[in-house]
Amino acid sequence: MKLTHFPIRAFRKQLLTWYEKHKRSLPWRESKDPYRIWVSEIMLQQTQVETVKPYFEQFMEQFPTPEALAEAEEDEVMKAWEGLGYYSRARHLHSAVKEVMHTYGGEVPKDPEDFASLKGVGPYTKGAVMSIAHDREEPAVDGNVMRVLARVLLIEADVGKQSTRRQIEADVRELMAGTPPAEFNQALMELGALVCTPKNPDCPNCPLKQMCRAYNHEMVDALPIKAKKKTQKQQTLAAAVVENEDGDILVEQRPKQGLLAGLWQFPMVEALPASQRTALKDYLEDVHHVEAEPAETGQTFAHVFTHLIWHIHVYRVHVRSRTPTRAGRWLTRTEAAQLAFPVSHQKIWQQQL
DNA sequence: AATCCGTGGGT
DNA sequence: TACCCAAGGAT
Repeated sequence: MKLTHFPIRAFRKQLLTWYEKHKRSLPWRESKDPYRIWVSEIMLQQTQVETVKPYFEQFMEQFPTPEALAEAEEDEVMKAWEGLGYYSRARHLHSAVKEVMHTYGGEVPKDPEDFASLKGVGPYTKGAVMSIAHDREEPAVDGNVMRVLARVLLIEADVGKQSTRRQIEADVRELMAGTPPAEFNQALMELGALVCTPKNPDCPNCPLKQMCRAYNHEMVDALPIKAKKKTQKQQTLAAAVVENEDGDILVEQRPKQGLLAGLWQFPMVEALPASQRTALKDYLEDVHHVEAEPAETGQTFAHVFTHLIWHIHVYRVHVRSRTPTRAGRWLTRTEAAQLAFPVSHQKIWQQQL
């Protein structure tokens, strides 16, 4: 469906003029280095600008070039990502940069399809990096863009569906034709972030209000349309803070795939409160060869994920020395500082140690 | 297509 | 408080 009866030229002019005047100064806007743009776009996935800023600054200092990141150990990369969430982003970025080093000679590909073939690069990131770093005329449709266009074009389809995103990509292609791609895409996102916000949009000061179909039909608050999310599953877990006489702490690494992939944690099992002490004792014996009696601390922590809620009960275990462990590792505090932990475990660490 | 994957901020 | 939602991608 092509855009009909819509003032495309006025849209372009209003949007770009507004952006020139109102665009924010952001760390990843200081250069057009494709690597910097790429890292920023991965960090910005489902993550707010203010949250990303300090992580981006530190990450670029630690891994200033594709070479530096490619040569880093995975533990270092995960540690730099600690607290940002969606950890497969870091693992995929690390893998993709290695791919760039040995397949593309260290140059971030300029061809959109080549770039999109890299791990962790989907339709949005492809368009964002290709347009911002290489001035390619590619749409970059994120949540902001879908919201802005759902309103301006009065799109009533569920923006959670892939078909809707593809339709909006087609609309963006038509709207951006002949404009500077880097400016156009960022302008659309910036407008969504600063003016056309999810709640309380600032329509009176919007450069697109004359042509905004939702504004003119008083439907701004009703758009975009999104299907409701289902409620989160709840789980109760028991975590063991196992300490020996030297003050060393036992930790274990989570699987490389799935939830909190590859992060380190206190030995932990899923069990109902009534059976936790026994379950934990058996787990420590079977997996870590630690024989001791877990003691309740009475402390509990909630760890809220998008789709899951953990209720973690904390137990203390004291042992004489480091015993051999199949799946875990004994750490001093200095060693622990080198490894990445989930946020819930950082809290346990602060309370218990 | 629907679900899984983190965490923090805003209302 | 209890949602919503954020510069999404993989499976």
